[in-house]
Amino acid sequence: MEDFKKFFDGLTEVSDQSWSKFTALFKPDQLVKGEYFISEGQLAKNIGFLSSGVIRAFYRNSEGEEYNKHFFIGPCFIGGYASLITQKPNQINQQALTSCELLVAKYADILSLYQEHQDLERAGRVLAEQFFVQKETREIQLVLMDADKRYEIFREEFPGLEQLIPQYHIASFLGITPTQLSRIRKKMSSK
Amino acid sequence: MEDFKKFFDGLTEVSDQSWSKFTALFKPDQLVKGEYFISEGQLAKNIGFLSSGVIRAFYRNSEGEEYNKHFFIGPCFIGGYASLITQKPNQINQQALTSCELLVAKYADILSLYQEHQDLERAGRVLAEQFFVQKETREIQLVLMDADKRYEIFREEFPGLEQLIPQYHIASFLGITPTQLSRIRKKMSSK
DNA sequence: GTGATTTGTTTACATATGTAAATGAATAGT
DNA sequence: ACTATTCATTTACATATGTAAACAAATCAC
Repeated sequence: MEDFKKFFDGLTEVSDQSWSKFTALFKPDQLVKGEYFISEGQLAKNIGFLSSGVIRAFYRNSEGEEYNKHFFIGPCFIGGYASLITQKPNQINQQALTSCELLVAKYADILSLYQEHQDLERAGRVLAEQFFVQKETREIQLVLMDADKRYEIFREEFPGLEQLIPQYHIASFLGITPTQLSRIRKKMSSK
Repeated sequence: MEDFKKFFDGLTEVSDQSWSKFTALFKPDQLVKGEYFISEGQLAKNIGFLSSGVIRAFYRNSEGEEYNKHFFIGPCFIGGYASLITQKPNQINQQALTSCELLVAKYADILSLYQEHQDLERAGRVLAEQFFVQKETREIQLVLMDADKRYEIFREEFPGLEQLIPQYHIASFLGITPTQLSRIRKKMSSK
């Protein structure tokens, strides 16, 4: 809970009263390795705060092949944000790669808190803006850089994660096959 | 200005008083074909509402090659949103592909209006959320679909635009070369 | 500890797409 | 109207990356 407060304070200032009402909405929860927080096709209802553990977010194409698009490493928020906003089914899955500690709240409850507390609504705005910036950063990487470079950045952005999860998840995140990642690794280690 | 109001009402409800304060911040402006609204390396200061015209948003890689990432077709907001949020220089350029009619406001002025008017802050939150969803939609297209499919979607999403701008801008948006786009077009027309 | 499963690497091959250059068509400028 | 540019298509070729399969290494289950 201290991590939660610290993370939140990084967004914007919130009064003690708002904060206590806000945190009251969150209940502790766990995920075991392999368990899903959200699944495609379902309507997202909850937002989660990941205290510890690793979660992968991924899409599936029409052939059922999976494409990782993000790794969440606590502390951070998780959830089917696009689905929460649009009230359309998730297109994305979020699955625990390790056991995870969470705090979970109903998004609808948070929305109604926004009505009474402008400082929370501001936090919500700032959070949405941060998500936007994250996405743009990722977009730039996908469009402008080749897989070698993206691999380099992945290792900086998620230090240690490489040791924690299978290579093929990383390859998928980079948009290449495990074969190709292996080639890249070989090339990089030989210089 | 009526388009502006209509577009804004689509986001969330705003009181007349908030609306008149908000619109007072916007001044009319024009761009001629080829002119830039924002350029990479510069700090974004303004947000624009594009009433009419077409603007392309693009990145440049280290070799100076350009990659289109979006076409704005009024009515919609434009601007270096990530730079406005982070106060870091733009990584993106936005350039008029046709002559454009705009309304332009200082983003800082809008931020301070947020303080006094929660309904405007809410509109800001909703707008940020919409931008996020747009980006996620685009991300899914980039990751999950091949260029053929993206071309198809481009034609649905921006009807008529194909006739208005050079092919190489479209190819760049699709993440392929004009050569490859030409091959795709040939393939599609032959069935 | 031993066998079974999962994961990573390598090979050979196929294929999609980029590059460069030539040609043709369309557009713009004077 | 004529010329010069810009733009789109096509060709030939190079290359990066995917696919499939075999193998090796690591990890897990019992």
